[in-house]
Amino acid sequence: MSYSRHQLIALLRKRGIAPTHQRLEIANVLFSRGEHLAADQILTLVNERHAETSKATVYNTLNLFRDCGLIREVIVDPKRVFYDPNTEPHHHLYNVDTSEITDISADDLVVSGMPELPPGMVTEGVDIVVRIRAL
Amino acid sequence: MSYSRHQLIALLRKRGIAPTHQRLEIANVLFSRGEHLAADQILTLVNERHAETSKATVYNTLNLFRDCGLIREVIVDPKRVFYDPNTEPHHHLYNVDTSEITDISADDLVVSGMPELPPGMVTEGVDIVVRIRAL
DNA sequence: GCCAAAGATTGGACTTTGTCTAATCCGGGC
DNA sequence: GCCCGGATTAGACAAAGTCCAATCTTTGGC
Ligand SMILES: [Mn+2]
Ligand SMILES: [Mn+2]
Ligand SMILES: [Zn+2]
Ligand SMILES: [Zn+2]
Repeated sequence: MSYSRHQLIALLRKRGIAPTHQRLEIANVLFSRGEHLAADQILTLVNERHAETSKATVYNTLNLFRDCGLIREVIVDPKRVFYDPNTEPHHHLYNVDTSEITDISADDLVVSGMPELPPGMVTEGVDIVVRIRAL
Repeated sequence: MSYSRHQLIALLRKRGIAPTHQRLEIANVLFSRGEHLAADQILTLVNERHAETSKATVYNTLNLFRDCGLIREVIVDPKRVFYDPNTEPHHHLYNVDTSEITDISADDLVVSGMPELPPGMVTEGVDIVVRIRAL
């Protein structure tokens, strides 16, 4: 689950992303933890030891990683976007009390009866969110 | 699809909501149109003829309606919450280009292989979003 | 119908998440 | 070592939503 510096560099290079110090820090937080994190959590984590990455860079980098297909967004909380280092098709369990997100394998959860799309439209993805809470 | 004034009053009364003028206007926009609308669209629609409802009231009212189970939120767009007058279990087709939302009947779309929940947790709902785009 | 109490509405300040910009910084290639 | 294009940055800005204290409406008891 932990990535070495040059594994991270390889990950970025593979997508044509120049591996700067800040980008590597952000990639490390995302990939080594393997969690679903919001931008402000990433900002905090990346500056934990010693501040060196700005808010603007965190947002720039997350948008870049997303556009390059390195990570994906998870839209479950109206207050903030979560970023997911797992880009394989899969679904989510969302704890509405704690805002914790857990993966559900796409093999386990199967949807049937997909409607036919209006002509000229293509499916970009199917997201299933199981909202759970205590009690 | 259009609701009379006293049908709307009955809808609110059934949930214990006092039917004020502003609440009836907002309920009318939601239920008579039967669309998925964001708060600012509702604010515009409700003040189309003659301004009489404030932003604060629109938000207060949508939160109240949601808490009373009269409407539900649809979380698909990181920029804004959409409000859905249909509280029956159902799913959504989301056009990522236009932000248009269309219903998919829960009878058509079926999920199997729901994971067992962590002990002490209950499912609050299962939301499926099919993201589509042109081309 | 009238009146007070309870509840609803309001403008505007405030918060939060995210974007934009123009200035500076940096590092890989020569 | 220098250069230059790309990356980073502080801080201004924008949009969605919340909060507050003052004011206005609704409502139920008479
Ligand atoms: Mn560091
Ligand atoms: Mn009116
Ligand atoms: Zn995930
Ligand atoms: Zn719907």
